[in-house]
Amino acid sequence: MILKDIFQSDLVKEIEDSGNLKRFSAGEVIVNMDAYIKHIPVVISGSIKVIRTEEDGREILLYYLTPGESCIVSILAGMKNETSKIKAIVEEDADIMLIPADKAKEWVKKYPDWTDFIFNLYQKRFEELLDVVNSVAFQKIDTRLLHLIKQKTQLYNSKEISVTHQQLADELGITREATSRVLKQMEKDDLLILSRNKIELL
Amino acid sequence: MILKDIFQSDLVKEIEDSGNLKRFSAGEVIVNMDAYIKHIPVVISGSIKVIRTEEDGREILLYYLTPGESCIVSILAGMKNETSKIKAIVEEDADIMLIPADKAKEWVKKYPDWTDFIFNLYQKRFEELLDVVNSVAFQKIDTRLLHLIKQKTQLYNSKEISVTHQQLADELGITREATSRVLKQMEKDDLLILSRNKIELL
DNA sequence: GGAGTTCTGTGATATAAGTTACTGTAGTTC
DNA sequence: GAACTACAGTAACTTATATCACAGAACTCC
Repeated sequence: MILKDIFQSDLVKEIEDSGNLKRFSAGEVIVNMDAYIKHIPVVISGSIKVIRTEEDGREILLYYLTPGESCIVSILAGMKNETSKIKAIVEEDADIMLIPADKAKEWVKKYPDWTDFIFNLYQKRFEELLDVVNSVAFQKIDTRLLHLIKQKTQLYNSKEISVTHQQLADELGITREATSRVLKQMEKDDLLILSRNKIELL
Repeated sequence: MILKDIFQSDLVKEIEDSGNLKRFSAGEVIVNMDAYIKHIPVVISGSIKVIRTEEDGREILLYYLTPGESCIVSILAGMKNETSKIKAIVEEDADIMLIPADKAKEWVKKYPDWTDFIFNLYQKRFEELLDVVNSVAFQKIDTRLLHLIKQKTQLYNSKEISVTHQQLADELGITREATSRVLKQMEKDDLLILSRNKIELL
């Protein structure tokens, strides 16, 4: 299992002892916006998408979590007993190790591996967030859509993804109509093939 | 000095021993985008603005660093001997303690205060970045401008700030013309008073 | 296989912001 | 004080995206 690739064996043992491995189905919400966080989720298999939501319901995709990663925001919030401003939703059915927040805090003192893990994640997430800022600020939706679709094909390891225009629109914080129009144009440009609930990247 | 308020005394001593306190003038660049980072800057007085720049020269303000804070991205990048994707520019003349990256790494093992410091900063920066994402994605430039001006009045602790429309535009990644138009409208709405190189918030 | 539902396509129109282009004005230099 | 420069104002136009409105296509459920 993936933990062995990341951590030293005594830490793996601790994680397995105090953690709680659970299976989640696509669509389930792991961390609710502003919900109190009591455990830290480490993805063992599957994937999670992390989004930021506005009060009015609009949302925007921040990044995906893949096996071996954790929701760094909830780690920090969890350690400090604070609330989270983001929402984590299972993208592909996932096995997730739930680690009590107090343990996570303890391990920072005890295991350099754990601290490293957190720092590494932080760095990665921060850079992804910087990219989100840039693309939202400076890129047109065709570029953003293509990038999102590419991300998804990588995540699912398939050129064909199962998604509606509305879902893509939501993740980028844009309208469904604009999404449909731009996708149609991309199809004309032979970048992809559209069908109902499905996009095939060429 | 501010370090005493944050850290335990032996860590303060270490910082003072291995750190290098330097004075920087407004406008100086501390961390160059993609430059190798060998020291970590902790702000003692003054302030620093951290911006992300696009290849084409467009940029966007991420957040300000005030006394007692550090550039968390460079901390992490520094520890891992990586490059930075951001630029830190002195906003108000600042005293900055430059800490060698290797020391910073060492202290994580030795001083819980230091680890806490980093985690806290990270959390704060991450949330600020989330706010940037949201405002860029969903807010119109009038709201964003007003928010920026308010930030600046707080930073300078004065209702009157010394800034050109071009500078504001650059920090939001928008055009000078749009900025002028919106500011003019705000003046008509009695939100502020404009003069050359100066904006007074009412 | 008909009724309902979800998804997609697309036109018309509105709006925010960018672009181009020019003018005026306040400060700066000589 | 004339000439220059940086900054600000603003009009005309363009462009990207949102909004509104609707229609048809593709599935889903009796």
